[in-house]
Amino acid sequence: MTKLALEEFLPYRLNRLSASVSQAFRAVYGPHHDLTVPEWRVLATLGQFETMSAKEIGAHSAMHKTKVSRAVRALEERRWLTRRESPDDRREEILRLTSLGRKTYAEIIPRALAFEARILDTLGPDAGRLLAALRHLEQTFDKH
Amino acid sequence: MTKLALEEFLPYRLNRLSASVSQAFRAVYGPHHDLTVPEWRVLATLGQFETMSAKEIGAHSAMHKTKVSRAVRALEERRWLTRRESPDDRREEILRLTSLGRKTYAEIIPRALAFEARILDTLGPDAGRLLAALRHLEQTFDKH
DNA sequence: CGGTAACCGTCGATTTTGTAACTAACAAGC
DNA sequence: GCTTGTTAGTTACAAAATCGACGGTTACCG
Repeated sequence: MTKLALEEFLPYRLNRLSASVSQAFRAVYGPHHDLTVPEWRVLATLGQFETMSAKEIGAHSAMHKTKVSRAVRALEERRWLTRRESPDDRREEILRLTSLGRKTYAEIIPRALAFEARILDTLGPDAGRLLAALRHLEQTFDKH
Repeated sequence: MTKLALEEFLPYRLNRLSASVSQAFRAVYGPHHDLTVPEWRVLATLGQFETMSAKEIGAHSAMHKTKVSRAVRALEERRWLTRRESPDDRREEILRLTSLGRKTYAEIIPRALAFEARILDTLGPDAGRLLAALRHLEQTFDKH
């Protein structure tokens, strides 16, 4: 009978690794700023692009629109972002970090980059190959 | 101001990739057998090890014990597994697939292996390096 | 022994997430 | 202009994950 070693099975391993990396990364923004993952992603996306609509944030960060909607509201209530009606299309709202939000972003980013650098360091020369393989896989699966 | 390109950030990329691989893999066991992810994992673990307690399944497949408990009950109701009290320790139950459960397992496994092989094929010669890098990362993060 | 601590598995309650319906706004065809 | 179809974002509801506590059992240690 054919068997499968679950602990060596690629989908399972990716799932597990992604969860533990996320968990470890939480230490970077969790304790100091009390952010959820969706909130962190909205913050990171707006920090990177200055202004964006909720729709665009969802597309770029691969989040469902209700998740974006809730994260945006939470950040708004913390005064980390503001919304303003688009002059072109009054259905959409242009989001932008407040100075408070940018301050938080500026605090987290160096720590996030250090976190990533630490991981890639432990991989040593394999790091580049991992990134290349990731890119390859992303291409394969993003056709959906 | 320091910025971070979220779409190139390792934790985010792992998370995203893991989600789309899981999603694609769902096509292997979802439509034919209507399994949830926890149920699939319990099935796969029992298929691999013949008999196991719920606790052991949780440890091996990295699932919370309540998740295991409910998945086990669901599979039991489908007559895909049976439980029997351990003679050594009456707190724990020894789980085992029924012939019906093994039949399902036998149907899914070849498709799962083919799915994985297809992925590794598209990576070509980089496949081995990806697996090595994964192993390395797992080691780093499984210390928790 | 006897008592306390640790354990396995289950259950109920809370929180998070996804689905689907809805409002308000735009766009295209006639 | 009017009708029909599509879109951005919110809301209501359902499904799922997580957390805390419990009953019943075993292990530990005086």
